[in-house]
Amino acid sequence: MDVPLESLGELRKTHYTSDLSAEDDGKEVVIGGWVAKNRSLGGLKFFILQDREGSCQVTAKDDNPDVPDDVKKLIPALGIMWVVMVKGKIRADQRAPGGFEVVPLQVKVLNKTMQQLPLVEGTNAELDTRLNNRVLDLRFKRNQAIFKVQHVMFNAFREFFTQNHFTEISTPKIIGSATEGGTELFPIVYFNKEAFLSQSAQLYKEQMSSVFERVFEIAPCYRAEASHTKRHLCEILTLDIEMGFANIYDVLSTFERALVHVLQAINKECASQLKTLGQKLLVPELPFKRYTYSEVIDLLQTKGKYKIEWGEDIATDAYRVLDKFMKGYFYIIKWPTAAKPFYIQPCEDDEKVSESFDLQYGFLELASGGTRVHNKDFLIQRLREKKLNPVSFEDHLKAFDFGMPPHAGLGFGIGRFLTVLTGAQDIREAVLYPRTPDRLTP
RNA sequence: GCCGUGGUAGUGUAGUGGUCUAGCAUAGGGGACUGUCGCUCCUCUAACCCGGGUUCAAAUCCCGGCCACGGCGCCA
Repeated sequence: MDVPLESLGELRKTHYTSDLSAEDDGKEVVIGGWVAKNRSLGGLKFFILQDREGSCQVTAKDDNPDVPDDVKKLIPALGIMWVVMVKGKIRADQRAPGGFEVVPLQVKVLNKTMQQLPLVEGTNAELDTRLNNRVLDLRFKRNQAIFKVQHVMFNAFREFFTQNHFTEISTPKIIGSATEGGTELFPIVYFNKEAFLSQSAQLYKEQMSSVFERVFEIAPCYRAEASHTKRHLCEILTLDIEMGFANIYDVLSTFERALVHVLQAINKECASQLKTLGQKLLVPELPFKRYTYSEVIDLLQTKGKYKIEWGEDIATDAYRVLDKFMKGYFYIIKWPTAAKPFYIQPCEDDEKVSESFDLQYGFLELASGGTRVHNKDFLIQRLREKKLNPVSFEDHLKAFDFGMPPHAGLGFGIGRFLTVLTGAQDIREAVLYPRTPDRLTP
């Protein structure tokens, strides 16, 4: 059957599918969305219409005079994921999913699909295939649930930080200097100059702590690391916070409250999404456990029987050993000064360790941060110790001539957190369009 | 960047020198079916990553390329 396309015209949705129930029996509604399933039993025709909120069944019986003949003919011809609007009457019926169905009076086909779709909900496809056809993949309930959780997470973070006197900022992602050290940067062409994509908001948010005192930003940053793991991407979304007139301990206690606030919000607003994902979110008790780096090394050496020397970085397999003793959220504080960037403040009583921390969820590192150096001379000294050239940091160092308060902050990986919250197997599932060393499209 | 594994219909897989004319499931086309809800039944369409080599014979063995996967390093 050749089905012609119709224009939207004046027809508008009156409800999302989730707004409807058996109690609306007899009500005339207009719903719209995508055909999720189509089953025909001869003179009895069903299709499932899905929208952003859920789905409902549209039922046409041949012996129902309310349903126009053209609609009866059209329904079996509808393809999966065709875009349709349905004007119809709600009919309560225990046999229908959700206890009600829509009896169609008018069905408009607004758009069709290619004939053989590469993905079908409920069947196995590899992540690579899914990502190659991401829009279609995201149409599936489970995947929409992941990003609804992200949306509520964003809102809850914004709500918490706003309530706690933080100002949301936005810092440049195109930068002119490649000298922060650490992670590899992506070089870009910027007219006739050398430029790079920002690997973190670190220096700018520190500067802004001398203006707005407390700032936060949710923004992408770029890491040119050829990492092939389930938890690394080249373009990542981070939550950065920075607090003036504060040190590491203010950050620890503020951020753990932020996390609890977010978890509570998700539990409250995403109950159906969590059910779809098969996730139960336990809200951790405050305060989070704080282990020092030295305690962790000690634990690994004794209880973990893991070979590691003080001063070494904690490798992935070491974290997995640690996972047996430390569950859920915890902080590891006072890392060796040598292992941390130039802007991290060494401890006053023992300069070998620093006022730094990582936030762990089991073996996964979710955040890192600490007290920053706010004394300019000392900062220059620290740059030199890290074999970085202070001249390259002139613009940043200026801020320390203009009245820089003591400050502290952290960077938090949104994608990794969302992976944990949604039970995703791979960080790429928790990012709409993930960028890895091997993937630049779609 | 390093080590390892793999690439077969749209999708997911079976097949590891010779009746493979490449099997199965699902999706797709056509048909039957008045309560489906992973509907069911009949029927049809549809595939050996690319290039070279070995062999009487290659989906299968070898070399190169491309792509993917698992892990490590690095980190959020």
